[in-house]
Amino acid sequence: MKNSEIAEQFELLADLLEITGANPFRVRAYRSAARTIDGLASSVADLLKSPDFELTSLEGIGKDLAEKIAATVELGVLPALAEMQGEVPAGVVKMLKIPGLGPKKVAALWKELGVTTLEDLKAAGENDQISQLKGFGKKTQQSILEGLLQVEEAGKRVLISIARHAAETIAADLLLVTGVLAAEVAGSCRRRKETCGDLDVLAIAEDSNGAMDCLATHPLVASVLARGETKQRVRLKSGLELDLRVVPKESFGAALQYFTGSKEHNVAVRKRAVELGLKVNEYGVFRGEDRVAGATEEEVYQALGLAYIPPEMRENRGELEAAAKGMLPKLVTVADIRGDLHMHTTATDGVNSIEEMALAAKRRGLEYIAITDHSKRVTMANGLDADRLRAHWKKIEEVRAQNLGIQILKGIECDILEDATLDLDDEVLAEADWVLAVLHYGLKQPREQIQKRLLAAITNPHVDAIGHPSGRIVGGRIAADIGYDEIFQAAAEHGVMMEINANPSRLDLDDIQAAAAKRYGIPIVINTDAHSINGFDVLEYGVDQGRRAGLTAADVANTKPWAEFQKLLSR
DNA sequence: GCCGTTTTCGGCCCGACTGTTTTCAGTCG
Repeated sequence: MKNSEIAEQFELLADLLEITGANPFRVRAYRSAARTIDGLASSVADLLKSPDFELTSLEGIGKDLAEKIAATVELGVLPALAEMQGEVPAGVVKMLKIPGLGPKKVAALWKELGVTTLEDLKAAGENDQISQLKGFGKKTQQSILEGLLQVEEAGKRVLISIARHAAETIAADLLLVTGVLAAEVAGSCRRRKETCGDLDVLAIAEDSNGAMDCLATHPLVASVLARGETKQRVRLKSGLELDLRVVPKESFGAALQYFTGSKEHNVAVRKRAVELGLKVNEYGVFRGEDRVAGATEEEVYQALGLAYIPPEMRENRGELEAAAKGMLPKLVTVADIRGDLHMHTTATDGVNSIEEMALAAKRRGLEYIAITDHSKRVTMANGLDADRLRAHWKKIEEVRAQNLGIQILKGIECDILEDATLDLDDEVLAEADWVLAVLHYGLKQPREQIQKRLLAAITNPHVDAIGHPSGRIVGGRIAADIGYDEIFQAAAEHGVMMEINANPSRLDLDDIQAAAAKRYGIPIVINTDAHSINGFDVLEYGVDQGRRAGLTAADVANTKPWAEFQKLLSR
């Protein structure tokens, strides 16, 4: 059973408890447990097999939750959940997805109107029954009916690449408004999460009207959902929602900190403040009535005795403790990257030649690249067999001979076949400078077979790295079921690197897995998988994912100068 | 349900906005 599946059950139970009016702190405990489990690098099912592992050693998990988690793993279902599901109809839980409907209102609709499905809810709204309920009115009824339409579209998060473009465009346009002194993207987008559910932008202005009018009439905006003195919420034409918050200069740092989140990080920050006799809100850090910090994020953290925590690390995964001890890692940056070890050319499904790719990479300041076209299994992409590959490598040698001022490795993106053999023979792979082994097919195989395949690649003496290890497509194809501990263990032993594929649809390894790989001491390569000269653009997303994982330049193999990277190859 | 140098009870982060109220509950982030 996967951690995400366990977490889902605890989240669902929390919803059910909330609707039935349980103690909110108890509900929070279930939600926090769900998050903790979801954030673990190793599977709980595996951890429980180890005799010296105690679930209660995890933050926020006590005796009761530990037992419930163990029971869930053992039985495949959380017993308390099954019980509660008998009490609350599934349709009632679905109503929580409608914006503006929380547990209290949902309970009222269910208990007082007998609404148990979204269809019932629609009918009740159309028959004007909802507005009759205490605490509801015409507007709430209308917003529920509109919300129902959205729910069909809901649950859709957008890729970071799309989110950033929209948020940064709007922030740049706000900056042009007279009286707006600053405009910054905040929220999950600033934390560089791989997907964003909504956007947050923060602006400095004494008077919020100019900025809010600009946003209300912005070409990307479809409608204004709410507008107050300091806060405005709009829906973009793309369907994404965006919050704008306008604050005075002296509060900007505090507001940026608050608005960047994550929610869990902020809860931990405020808890720490309380322990220090301080109070943190979006206006500043206060001791009693006195504001002691607020203009910059740096001083907010400083006031709490913390080093500045980069946005990418703000997930309450230990960053506060590290910041308190001055032990935060110096995160890798795009400027640190000196090589790119995954790209394609016209030989398979790329659109540019070897020479064009090499020159484009050089223009971007890279010292070395590996050309890694597909192997023959990927017929769709015109994958290379041994003969074509050797001919392709010969062309690479010819381009090398032109001395373009960049090192070009003869590489291959070699498929790991469903039967745990490699798509090309060892004698061919032996001639390569760089072998990136990947899963493309049979991703739904059981974990045992997936592991067998990955281990076959890792133990092959010619394989240098595993590319996009899980094969997932964000918001699309589900990840292969990998037991990361075994795979990382083997990779560490055999000196095989792990890729963070920078394509925003992949970002694979993800942040949690990359952090785990680092703990195993595995060199990580951040590659673009470019299929054209513009394909190098995605590098920043891969680096951001690495930063979320807490990677430093030393953790990333392709930050090394060519001479040093070369040594890694001749291991 | 968790947690503990105010420790086994009684706390648990904080504020804006909306709609329904007429002083506030609910929802959201």
